Amino acid sequence: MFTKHRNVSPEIGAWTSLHARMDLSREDRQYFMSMVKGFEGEKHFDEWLYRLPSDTLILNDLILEVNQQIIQCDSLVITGKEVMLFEVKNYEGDFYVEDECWFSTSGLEIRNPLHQLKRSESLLATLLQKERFSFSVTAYLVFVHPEFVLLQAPRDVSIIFPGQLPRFFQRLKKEAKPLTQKHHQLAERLLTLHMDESPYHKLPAYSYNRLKKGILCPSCFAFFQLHHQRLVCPTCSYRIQASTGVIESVKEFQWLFPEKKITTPHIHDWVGGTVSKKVIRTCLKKHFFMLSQGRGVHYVARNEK
DNA sequence: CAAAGAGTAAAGAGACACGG
DNA sequence: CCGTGTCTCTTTACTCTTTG
Repeated sequence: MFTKHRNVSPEIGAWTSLHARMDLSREDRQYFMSMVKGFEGEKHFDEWLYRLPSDTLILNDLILEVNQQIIQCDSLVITGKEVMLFEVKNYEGDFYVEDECWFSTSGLEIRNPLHQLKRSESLLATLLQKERFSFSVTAYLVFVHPEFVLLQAPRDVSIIFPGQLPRFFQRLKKEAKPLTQKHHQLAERLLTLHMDESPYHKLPAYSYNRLKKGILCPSCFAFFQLHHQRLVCPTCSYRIQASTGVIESVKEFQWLFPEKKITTPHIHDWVGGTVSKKVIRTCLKKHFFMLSQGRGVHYVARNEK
């Protein structure tokens, strides 16, 4: 059971938008690509988590703070038997290890993911102790890409390679035990402690005026055109409803310009006039909460009212 | 000099039409 | 039938002017 689902984070959303609407530097592009790749790996891992027995608590993308230190959990799984922390890596190609140092295919040294893992593990254990839960924590480093190879891999039981995933999940299924009230309490407590804002939010410099305006195709990130009251992608022929496109554009607008007010004219400009103000107004009214009346009208997300 | 007032532009509501 | 566009009317905010 997914207690907390994995959503497109505001960070990935903002980056995706910027990538389509402006020219990114080579480093920024690389940073973005690796983030997308990581996200895809996490979604891949979710496919495995889906197959777990229904009385398993799964919390994705948790951000917790312990002693002024941050733990970012890709997946946290609570079964009747154990609490497991998963760090998911979507590395592809041949990597190798030499004296605790990890190197990528190109020979570039990367941060030893085991260090990060052990740190998260002990921080989470501290947190549970602090919150008076007596569960122990096991952390796993999961490699999900089928073409990942780690040469001279350390004999560390916390590493799960792609080929070991079926056996690992089979074991979890076999050893499943029913959850108790305490387990549910832990999940709830972790959810309240979860911080929505990632403290490592990093975006390139951008300004409203220099961004390309329009509605992005979610499939190929070209700009939509309006044909017979539907949005049609000129590149991949993907079609969606105008209202859907507007809502997605407003999301991007919020990610990139949280300080700007959502108004019909603002959004009309943001979508480059692809759809009429009337459509935008109808959409905003339907999906957001309208504040004040007449000229000063602006909209806020329904839960921010 | 400042508060009140007038004028103007912006924004939404509603009625109606049209077309896939 | 639903979603969209057009037109008109109403509400509201902003700005400029007037006046004590």
